[in-house]
Amino acid sequence: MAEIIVSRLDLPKEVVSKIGIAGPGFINFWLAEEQLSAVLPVILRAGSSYGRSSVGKGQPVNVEFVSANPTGPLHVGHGRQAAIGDAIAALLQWTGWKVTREFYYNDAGAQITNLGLSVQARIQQLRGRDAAIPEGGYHGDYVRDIAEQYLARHPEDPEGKDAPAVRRFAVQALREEQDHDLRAFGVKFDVYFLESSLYTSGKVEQTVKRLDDAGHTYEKEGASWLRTTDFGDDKDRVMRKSAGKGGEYTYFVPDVAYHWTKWERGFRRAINVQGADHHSTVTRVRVGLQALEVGIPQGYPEYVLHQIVTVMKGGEEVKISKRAGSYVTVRDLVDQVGQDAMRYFLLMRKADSHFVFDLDLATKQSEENPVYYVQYAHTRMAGILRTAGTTAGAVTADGVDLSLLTEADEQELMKHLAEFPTLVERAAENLEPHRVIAYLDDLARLANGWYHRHRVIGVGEAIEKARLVLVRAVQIVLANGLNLIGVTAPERM
RNA sequence: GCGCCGGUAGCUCAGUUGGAUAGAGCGUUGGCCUCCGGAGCCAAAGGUCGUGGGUUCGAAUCCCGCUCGGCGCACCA
Repeated sequence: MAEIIVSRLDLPKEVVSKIGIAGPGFINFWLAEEQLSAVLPVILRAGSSYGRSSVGKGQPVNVEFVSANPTGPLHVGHGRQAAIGDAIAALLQWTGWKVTREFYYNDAGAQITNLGLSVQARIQQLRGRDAAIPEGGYHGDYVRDIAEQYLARHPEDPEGKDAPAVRRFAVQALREEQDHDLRAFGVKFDVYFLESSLYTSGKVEQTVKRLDDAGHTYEKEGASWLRTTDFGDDKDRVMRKSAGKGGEYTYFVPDVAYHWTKWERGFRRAINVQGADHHSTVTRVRVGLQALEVGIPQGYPEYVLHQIVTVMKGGEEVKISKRAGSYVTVRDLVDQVGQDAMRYFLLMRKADSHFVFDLDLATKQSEENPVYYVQYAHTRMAGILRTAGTTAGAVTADGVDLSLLTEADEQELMKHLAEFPTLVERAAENLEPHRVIAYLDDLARLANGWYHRHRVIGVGEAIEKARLVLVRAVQIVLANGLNLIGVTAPERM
């Protein structure tokens, strides 16, 4: 069979130099060496754009991530989400999508009430009175800090009696703190969407009305229900609690209202990055959108769920619990291991994998972080160009005989460089930024190995020129890949 | 009980959509600085890919059972 295929093939010799049959199901083609080196001028010409494509055709896509409740500082799980979400957004931009990075604040509801009550309790304690943090309240030190700040800024309310004012103040303070930490991590959002705006704009009411009109709701035991089982949910969901339970909407309603606004804002594609502990919301949000009957497709929005981050310190697990108040924050990690290493670490594993963040290793032995390996390969390429007396911008493939790059490891290196655009497309398509890390690690390994086996400078002008082109191409691809995942590509280290 | 996600080297994890002899980092062992930057390179040891079936010329990858671990199954968010 293979012999028949091979005998009927008629491929140009300058592209395929050799064809061979090897075992069951395999026909080997040997690419002519000149074909591989053809990628180098392409890379130099594209520069920082090498790897970009337009498969997204400029279509809008909304990427929602972090979306932490303003009830405490960001923890390491949010950090993982920030790294993954930002990298996915970048991958989509690189492949031609028009990306909006969005952060959703749950600034309404019971938890905010609890936050306010917690701060009020701390205010009482500061005044020397007995006061307990309420059930479901927040115990972290930051609550006391906020209490102190409130007293300092609001002399007109020394007892903290003005609950709405305390609540507003606490939410504002925590939002500022979260924004500050995200900036320190290098993440920027285009849109901050407030849950409370869904109430003030009437979107929540509109959503309820729409669900009623579509005939999917009913009253039972004093509560208002949505018949989500019509759309494949395993049980119906309460929309509005009974009077005895407070009579408010459950979080489910604003969630649906919120995602409806995404659709109405023109996002025919929406991606949510969330912790896997929230995966039960996936079905509910989708089902709720179906029940609106406004033409939203079943798989909307898409979800990237990441597993929980476990932080190890001193051989023991550090519990992550916002309610308990003792957990590792994004700020702690950025301060200790730096933005580059933290981004790289948090992206190394695919989102589906549990992630064990060894704080001791990441802090004490930060010099051995894998991120330095890749960055070092980049500075090494920069170093060669410096020693050669040229600059990155001055290197050109024009008039250079690239067919001199015949070493086996040079061929392999060029093959890898040529695969970068496909890698970016695949990573974007699958929403898997960790693939970029694996690629960069491979490329750095190939480049470092090649560097040690062959000299660039002082091996004859023609070969030196050809190898400088290769060096520059490697540098470009390393820089582009690092840039893509939010890690710097230093000229010197 | 039901659902989702995992189980790959001592440890932490990849594995390019089903291909050839399963890879990397860290750790262990042994080499390499007269040399463009040693945050580096080369080599060795280390594997029943949780387990039992199935599909296929071919399975870590796809299907089913079992098992272990994590998470989720509210008129909480």
